[in-house]
Amino acid sequence: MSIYDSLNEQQREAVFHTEGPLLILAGAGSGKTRVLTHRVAYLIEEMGVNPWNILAITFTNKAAGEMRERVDKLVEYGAENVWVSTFHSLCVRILRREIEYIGYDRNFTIYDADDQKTLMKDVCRQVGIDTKVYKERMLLSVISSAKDEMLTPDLFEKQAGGDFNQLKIAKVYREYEKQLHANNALDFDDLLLKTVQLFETQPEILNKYQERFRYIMVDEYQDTNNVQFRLVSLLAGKYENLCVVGDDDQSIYKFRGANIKNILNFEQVFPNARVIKLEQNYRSTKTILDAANAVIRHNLGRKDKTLWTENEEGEKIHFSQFDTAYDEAEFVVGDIKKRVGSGMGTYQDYAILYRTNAQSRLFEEKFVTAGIPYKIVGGVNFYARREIKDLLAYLKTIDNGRDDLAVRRIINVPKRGIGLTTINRVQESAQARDIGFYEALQGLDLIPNIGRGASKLESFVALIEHFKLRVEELSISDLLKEIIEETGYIEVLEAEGKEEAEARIENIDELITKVVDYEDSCEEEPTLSGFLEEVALVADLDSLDENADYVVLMTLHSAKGLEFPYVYLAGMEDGLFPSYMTITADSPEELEEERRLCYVGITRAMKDLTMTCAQRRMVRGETQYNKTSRFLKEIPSELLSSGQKVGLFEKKQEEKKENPYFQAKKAFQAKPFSGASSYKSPYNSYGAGGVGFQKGKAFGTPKSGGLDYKEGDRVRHIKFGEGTVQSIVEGGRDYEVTVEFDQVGRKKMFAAFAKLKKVQ
DNA sequence: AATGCGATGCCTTAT
DNA sequence: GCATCGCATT
Repeated sequence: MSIYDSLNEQQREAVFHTEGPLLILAGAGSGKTRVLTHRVAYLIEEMGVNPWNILAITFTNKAAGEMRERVDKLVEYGAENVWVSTFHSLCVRILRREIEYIGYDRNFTIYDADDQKTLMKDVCRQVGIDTKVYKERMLLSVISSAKDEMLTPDLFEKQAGGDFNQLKIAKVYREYEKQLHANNALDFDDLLLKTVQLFETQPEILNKYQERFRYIMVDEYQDTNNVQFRLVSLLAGKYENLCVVGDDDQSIYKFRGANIKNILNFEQVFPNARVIKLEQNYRSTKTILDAANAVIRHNLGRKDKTLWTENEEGEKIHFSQFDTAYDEAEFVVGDIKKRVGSGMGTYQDYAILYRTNAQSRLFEEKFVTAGIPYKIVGGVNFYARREIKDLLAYLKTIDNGRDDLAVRRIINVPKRGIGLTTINRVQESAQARDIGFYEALQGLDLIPNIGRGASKLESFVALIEHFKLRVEELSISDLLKEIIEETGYIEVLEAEGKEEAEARIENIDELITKVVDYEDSCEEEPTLSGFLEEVALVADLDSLDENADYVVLMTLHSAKGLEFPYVYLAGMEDGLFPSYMTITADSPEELEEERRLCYVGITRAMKDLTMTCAQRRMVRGETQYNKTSRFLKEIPSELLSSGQKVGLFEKKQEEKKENPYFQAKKAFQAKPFSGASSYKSPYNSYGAGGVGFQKGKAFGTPKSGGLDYKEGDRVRHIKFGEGTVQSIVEGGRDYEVTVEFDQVGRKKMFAAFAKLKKVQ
């Protein structure tokens, strides 16, 4: 009896085919992760491959983590030496070692979408381009595709020919690149592109990594773009032990450059490739699978395959149309409550999937009212919030003084009386001398006309220099706390006294917790660069916790790769899903991508699927009237149950305005389900300037040098709910408290920030 | 230099 | 519906 006996014939074939290129066409729910993990095990234990020589690439950190865990369980020893990583983190790891070969510093910063936009705004101003005519978003997306096609500004310009528009964009592209380089920064596309450029220009380095990664596996291969394809081809170029897994029917990222040809033409690119299809589905009921097959059948130009299952028939697919999106949300939330109440699973067995993030609002509101735990995945990334970005900008400035964007972000945050005129003068001077912004600040006397501003700038530089010295002595979390303390960041928020400020403070607490988590879980020596890098590459999805009991809400895109017993597909309306854009674009290809998205959605469900839609809903302040989605009509009616229209009339609109929840909550998501209404913070006493963190009192820990709870006590946290105190460790300037929360598990936090309250 | 106001424009989807 | 931006005010 071996671990491979539990696999079906095709799966086993895929596992045993270890040498040469292999394409696994794995339908939804056909056990591809099982195949991949078993394949790793087989390579190590049966083929004697050194774990060190195996590389597995996934798209999300979550998928990587899952695979790592499963491999660990399967393989007795050496599993930790297998590289399991996302494309982006793989590239960062390589670049951190080798990027000096192509003219960057090893402590480069990574720019996210926000940073890119800010930089682009700067670039446009400098090149003299009106951002109303050429939108930053548009420019960035053109540049992104240029990078995906591996076009340098020079090549891009050449390709533009005489086209006035293209030439202008080429100019922008050139300047954008110049500034990125000057800031020692890379954008997301660069991470991949620079790695490819590194390999293409440094054969000996390429060779090193080819030798290192003799066996390569790529998951979700249908979503790779051109650069990723190039990267994989380069790495696998020597040994060609490349195994890719994908499903052309689940290709849903064309909008960000995914090239479906990578999978459709795999056999042409690698002529001796072996192709194996996994068509048995282990996940869904017959009904669900039939519906999925019926929908996807409408797409042309797909690889021929039909998923089948031995699972039972199961329930019919539920469908209801409602008057308004309010009614829809109310029904879904009520239905989940009813079902869980009657013993159909627990909350974590339920997911609500939708096309756009904006749809989550209504559900959130209903969940809060119903007192049901929920979690919204996606939307505004935690690390994209203002307060978080501010503090990270401090860390970035300390870590990489060349990141002008970061320096300029914080130079007057919190307000220090440094105004735009002063900043511009510094900027001009820096530019004239071809040095960085921060560098210019260090030589203030060389800047003309800053008279009054000089002393303020001086103390800013002194502050940063002080932090730079402290990097050596302090842990990252202590450094962060010192930054908050010395800049008075929280004090300022506190002074605002608004509810919004309070939520921002909570987010800062959470940031500190995340730093501590990083320090604890880091495999190597924790470093500032390391933390910033991790932060730059985490998706919200990565924070999903299978052990917590909450309903999950997310977009269809985020749902790929996941499964839930009970699934609700909400907003099944023409104009929403498929989206208005794809309907009006009149391009069959885009519509097919939407259909694949629908296919992905349906196949997430294991036992039961409910589809809902509304006749009218508010979209951007306007009421929109929608017909039921064309995709719904592609499902044979014998698979559907009811289909009756349920409607509750107008009264709901009034409630909305009075609901206190609306005022309490603005942009913050993933709020406590356990205490949404008790937002009182013990911060009120705070306000006497310059209070340090070590003085716990100011932060709501009553007795100086003591806490009002001890190990074993039950406590309540504003965000995490109730839990039991596991341990209290006295750190240098604060207490480190570990709490086992009922809902979200074990968390380590600082007493000064956690504001834990004892419950009797 | 900071604040406050009205106009504007935008959201599909995300590493 | 909401955030962002430019402008005018103090």
